[in-house]
Amino acid sequence: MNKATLHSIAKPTINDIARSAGVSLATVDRVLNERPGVRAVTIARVNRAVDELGYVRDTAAANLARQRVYRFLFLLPDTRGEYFDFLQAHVEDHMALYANERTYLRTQRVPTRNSNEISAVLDSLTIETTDGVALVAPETPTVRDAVARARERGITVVALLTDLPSSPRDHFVGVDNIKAGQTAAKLIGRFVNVPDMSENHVSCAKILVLADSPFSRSFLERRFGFDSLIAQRFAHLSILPTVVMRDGHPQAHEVLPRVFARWPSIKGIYSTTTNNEVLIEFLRAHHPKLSVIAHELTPLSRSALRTRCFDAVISQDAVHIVGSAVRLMRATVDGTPYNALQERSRIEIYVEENLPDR
Amino acid sequence: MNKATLHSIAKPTINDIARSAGVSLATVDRVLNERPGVRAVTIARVNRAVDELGYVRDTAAANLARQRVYRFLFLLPDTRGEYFDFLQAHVEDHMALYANERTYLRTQRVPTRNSNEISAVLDSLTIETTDGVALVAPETPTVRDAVARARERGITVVALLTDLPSSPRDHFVGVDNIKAGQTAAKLIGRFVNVPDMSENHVSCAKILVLADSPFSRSFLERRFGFDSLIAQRFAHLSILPTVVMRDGHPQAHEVLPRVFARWPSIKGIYSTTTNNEVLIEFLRAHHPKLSVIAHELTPLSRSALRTRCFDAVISQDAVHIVGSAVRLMRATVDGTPYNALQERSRIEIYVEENLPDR
DNA sequence: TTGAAAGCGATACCAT
DNA sequence: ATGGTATCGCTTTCAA
Repeated sequence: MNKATLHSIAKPTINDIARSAGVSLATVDRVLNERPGVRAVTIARVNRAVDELGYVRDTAAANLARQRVYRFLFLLPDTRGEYFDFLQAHVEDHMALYANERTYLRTQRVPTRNSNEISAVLDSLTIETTDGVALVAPETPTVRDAVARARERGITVVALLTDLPSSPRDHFVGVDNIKAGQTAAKLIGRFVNVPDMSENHVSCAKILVLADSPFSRSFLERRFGFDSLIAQRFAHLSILPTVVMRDGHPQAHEVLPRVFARWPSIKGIYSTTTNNEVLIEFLRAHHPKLSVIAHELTPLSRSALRTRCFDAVISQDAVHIVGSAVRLMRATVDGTPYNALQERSRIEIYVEENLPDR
Repeated sequence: MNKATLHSIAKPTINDIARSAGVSLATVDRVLNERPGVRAVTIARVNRAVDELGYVRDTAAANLARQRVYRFLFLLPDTRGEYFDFLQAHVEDHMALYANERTYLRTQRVPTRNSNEISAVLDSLTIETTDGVALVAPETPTVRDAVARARERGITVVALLTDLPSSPRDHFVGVDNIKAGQTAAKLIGRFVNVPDMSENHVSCAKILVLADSPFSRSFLERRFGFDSLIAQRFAHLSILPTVVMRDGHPQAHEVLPRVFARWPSIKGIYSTTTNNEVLIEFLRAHHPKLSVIAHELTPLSRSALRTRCFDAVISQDAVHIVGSAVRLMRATVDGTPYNALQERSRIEIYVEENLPDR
């Protein structure tokens, strides 16, 4: 009795293929890797053996022999605020772990709104030092062209968090922001309690939407999803014009007091910004009675959930985002398949009760 | 200029260690794997070299040389209903993928409530054919002892979905069911609209809790979390006694009509069951105006969310659960570290809007 | 107590 | 167009 029948797990190796097809290891390798210089009949013979024996390549052994290493860059906005710091820290915390998988990560921050600078960084990358780049960037013509040039040089490009649908990026890692906006709308719609909602007495509760970059693709998508669901399902709510509030700007602290003076009946806030420091400060100081939904689970937003400043946070898992980008870049570089199910990013909803420990 | 300075990524190998410590490969290996027969001074010398060069073992190469394979069993309840079928199908769908990582998965179904049968299956496992088992089981003395015996035979044991805290299991993969129950309470509390809630006029909305196995640890934990949060934060809701409803039982269809006849003012349902077929049928037939929260995202519960039978579903990702169990079993078998951050399971909240595509 | 050498499964260079 | 063989980083047997 051989090993195969004993545990029924003996995977065939290229040696088995070579023997079965009556050729050498080198030829099997040529066929498997579609290298030139093999007669069609030989190719057929090898492929038949592969099928018959049910051969599947041992990636670990292949990578060992190849001495393959992957060098990836995470190109993130230098946007003031904790979210991208958080993401960068996460990448850096996991560098050692990825290094064990022959994967070497770097991070770089770049001014988001400056397409020329993003383009310059992309142009500076060569296949000699960088196999792939995961970038968060707005889709301008400048960025699109730089992405195209990078890919022509053989560099894999993954769009992170915001898609670049009309650029030739290899993958997008992130969530559907329209659905994220709809999710926010659903929660606000269900959370905002309208005391007396008789059909005649039109008492429209006001909802405030905050944004830091009101023309970014991701904001527009969220806003679109939010507005459409509110209009369709929660007609008792009316949405105020978008209020721009960028943390770090001198006037940031004056925005909310002014808004609340103008519309005292605000019953809900949907914050699409990546930094909620000023918002939280305001809520802690005035604790108005309203529902607040924000984006991205960070130390700050966690504490806001715990203290019930926020009612819910819509997020996407940083661990997953980074891991997914890495796995997709590796698969693209190697031309190997990936598990689509595993790579799909989820729109997570957090309330105080389901906060993860860390 | 050597490779190290060129790309600053040359990982030291055992060859480097051997040279630096002035010993042979075999000795380095003995030290690294804590094999006997090495003088203390030699051990020290090798370890110093390891530290100085910052050596970390290449697991892929090690597994290749070792011809290591992992053989794991997923032991699932044969509970009627789609949830465990779904989980089993998921494991089976991924067998080929895991096989590429030298990991061979099997599944087996066993009557949940029959500790003797679970125990018999565990006792039948030997280290010759099984390196680890991930099991869903109630924590009875019988099960606990069987787990202990399996571990004594060198088999890794992971508790899946429901913990076995007083058994010597190696890991638990699943979520904190108390928090899951609290999360359900929070959502029901916020979703159930009580029209007139003046302090004097005590109009308590009734909440129905459904269970299939009302004495299981996971039900009791969910229920505890649910009750405590409702009592603490949503005093306007009152919870009815648990109603047991097991799909497949002849009387299952009669339960809900009887309950609603008795308490017509039910405003919310929290279903903790693993199978919601009968509930959904009832809701579709009578569509009462109330909020429904259920557990586990399955084809059935997805469609219930889409048709707004359910308002929210609390779930844990099957892909993650299975992957986590596999990674933890491998790490345990090898005695290698794992990424705790990656292995933490999340309490996911789904509404219609944030449903993943698949 | 230590070392030399033969693999593990795949790749890649050098011959033929 | 094909084959032989060294090599990747690590483990393991056999000798010394």
